[in-house]
Amino acid sequence: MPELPEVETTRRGIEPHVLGRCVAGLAIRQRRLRWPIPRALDRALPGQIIRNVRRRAKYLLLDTDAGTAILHLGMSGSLRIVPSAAPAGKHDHVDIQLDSGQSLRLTDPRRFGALLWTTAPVEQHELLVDLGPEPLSDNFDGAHLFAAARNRKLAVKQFIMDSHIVVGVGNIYASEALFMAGIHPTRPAGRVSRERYEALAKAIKQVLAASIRMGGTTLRNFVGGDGRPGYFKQTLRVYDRLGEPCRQCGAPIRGKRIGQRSSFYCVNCQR
DNA sequence: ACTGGCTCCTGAGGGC
DNA sequence: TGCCCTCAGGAGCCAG
Repeated sequence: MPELPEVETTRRGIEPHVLGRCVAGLAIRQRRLRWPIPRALDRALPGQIIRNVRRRAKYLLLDTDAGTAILHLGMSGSLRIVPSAAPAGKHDHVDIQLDSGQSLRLTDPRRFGALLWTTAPVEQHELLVDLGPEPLSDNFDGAHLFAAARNRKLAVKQFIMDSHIVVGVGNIYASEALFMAGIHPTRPAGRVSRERYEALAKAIKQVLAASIRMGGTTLRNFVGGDGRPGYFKQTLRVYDRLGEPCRQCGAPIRGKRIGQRSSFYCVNCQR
């Protein structure tokens, strides 16, 4: 499942093939993703030069002079560079054909992803305008979390997964970061101290940065289709380790559904 | 203003 | 071997 590190790895992977290239055409085989791909994209994108390949939260942004294409990989989406003549598989919904003879191909079996188009400054797009800070930026720290958590009663795990608070903390990394910070996932967000939010912010940065560093491995397996990156197998502390011994204290890792999401934690190490 | 629940979709995995 | 059922999951949306 593409979390922020996978999206960033995808961005870095496609950038050299896409940046500065002209869009020669589009092949849209399935328009119905999370939202229908707008017809405006078909009209506007061909002929445009890709000026930037950016990421905001888990959105990939392709800037052109005419507007910006907004891509989201949902939970099963992937982007690859393929020869434009490569035959399309069942879930290869979109090819953005480039003047290099290659195409940027969007594959997404579950179709939770999106491909949108905006002519306004993309930061003002309704999907982006209310997003919280990037977790790896200096705008994100413990003070920010602490301030945002005042009077909030929901579980701290759901709190840090809310993209209005901080972007890019998906289900796996939320469990991992809370373990690293020693915070129990169901603790009300407003009942976590400033000091512990400092530790949590550091843990979030640490786990995301480490994952980006191993992004190559993650992406290969991810694209390979098993959805279980090699990186995770090596280094996951609690996620998907139900009943296995805590790496810190040996107690069996517990599992619980929090806000319709599977969550994992150690009762000894997290309070 | 918050919060919890629903929704989209399909492949994987379990039970028999 | 194969069929059927259930479930996961990002994140917008809506009702209470």
